Amino acid sequence: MKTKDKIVLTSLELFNERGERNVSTNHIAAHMGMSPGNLYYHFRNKSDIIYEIFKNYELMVDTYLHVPRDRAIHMHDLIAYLDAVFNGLWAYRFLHQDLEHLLASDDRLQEEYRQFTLRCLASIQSIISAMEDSGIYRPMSEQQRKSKALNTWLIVTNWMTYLKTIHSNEDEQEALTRKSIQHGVYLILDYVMPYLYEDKRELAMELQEKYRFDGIAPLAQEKIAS
Amino acid sequence: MKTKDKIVLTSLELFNERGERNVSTNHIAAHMGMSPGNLYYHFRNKSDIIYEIFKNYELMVDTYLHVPRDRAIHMHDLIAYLDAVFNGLWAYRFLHQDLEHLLASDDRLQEEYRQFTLRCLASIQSIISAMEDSGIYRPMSEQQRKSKALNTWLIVTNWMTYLKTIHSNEDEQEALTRKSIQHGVYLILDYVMPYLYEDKRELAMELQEKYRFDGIAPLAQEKIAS
DNA sequence: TCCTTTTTAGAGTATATACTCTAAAAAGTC
DNA sequence: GACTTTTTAGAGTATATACTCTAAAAAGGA
Repeated sequence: MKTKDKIVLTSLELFNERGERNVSTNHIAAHMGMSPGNLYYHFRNKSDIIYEIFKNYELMVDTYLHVPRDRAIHMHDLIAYLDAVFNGLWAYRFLHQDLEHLLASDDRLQEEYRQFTLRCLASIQSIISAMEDSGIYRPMSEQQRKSKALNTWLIVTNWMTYLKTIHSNEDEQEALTRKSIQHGVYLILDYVMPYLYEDKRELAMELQEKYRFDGIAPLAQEKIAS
Repeated sequence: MKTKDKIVLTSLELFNERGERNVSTNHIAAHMGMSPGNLYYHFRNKSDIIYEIFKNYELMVDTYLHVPRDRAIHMHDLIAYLDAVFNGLWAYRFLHQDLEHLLASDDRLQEEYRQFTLRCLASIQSIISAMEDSGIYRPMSEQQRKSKALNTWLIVTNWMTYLKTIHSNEDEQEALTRKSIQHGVYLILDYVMPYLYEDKRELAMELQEKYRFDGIAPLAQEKIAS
């Protein structure tokens, strides 16, 4: 793997772990056992590293956030979207920690993130539309679709942040999140429920149950379930 | 007014304007025409200033987020809550910009913010409950109320952040926000709509219309309206 | 092998930040 | 008016950060 890509990967890892603010370019270099000079040979500045990470993130999201072309959309697709989105958010969680600052210090990122958001909102609206067409969602107005897309976006992009503010740092991070990320899916399904046709609700609620996470220890929960 | 309070106010102002990360204690002192030494006579460190600001915020929210005791709750109460909440978020908007970092650097704040959140979620649940009792919301399960409260919280606390990421900095801040904050109310009303009894929907939609903001220039919008 | 280009190390720099220390001024008290 | 306490100024410090510069090593090509 190229050094440049390694820098991007290491930076992402450190940013996620400690927060972008607490990770200096010197840290990144040290962590890779390389000199700062070398790092700056590959990237003009810290912002450029972040920009590169964003482009990866953007590419990932743009890849999976599409309505299937060759077949009707299904409830399971919704779950698949949500799973993918939440995992993506987790994998790039530092991005949303202080997005405003990142955007403020890089005009290019600011504009491209803006476009990215608008594109995502449009995609969500298309997905809603497709769900209407396939008889899962009840029909709604353009304006309602817009609001639904935006509300969904707000819930989704804030879920990770919420978790990190509410859970004391004692909880081991990895154990905490893998499970509790799932609850995000649960919440969105709850949000979506009233817009489903009655005959789809039962399936939806069944699927939803699998994603509930009450914050009790995962093991205990599994015991109860079995 | 006491110097200590003035420091808190000035800090809040600067934090909101430029972001906490970009405002040093030296900046605050300079902006007040006082020496850094003096500032540190009143506060042991920057975290303590932030903590003090948080306590003000907390007090404010705790004051207005209550179910009325002497009468039944009304649709208009919901609007009043939302108005208050969004204005509060605007007035302390720096707090949510990089909350995670603020919490990570102050254990006391971390724990108290956690408690604050849980208290708010409980309050929202109480409000939902009261709305059920007064025949506005349809009855729902405890679990559903929980999800609704959490989703509402996620939308509300992320709305300001969203606005700041999507609007290019060209838009003048003040004009932008006063109007677009309102759209947050619109969104929550959209979220809430399906849970209302049919006979309340018309009123709700009427109220909601007043809060719509499409992002077109406020003046143009007012022209169309008149 | 000689030459060119790419990659690397590592020392160094300018600047900012959070915070300290000492002594003087101001305010309050009797 | 003597005193004690509170508030203030302002110079200073240790540390970190983003980033630069030069020269050497490594890689690649003919």
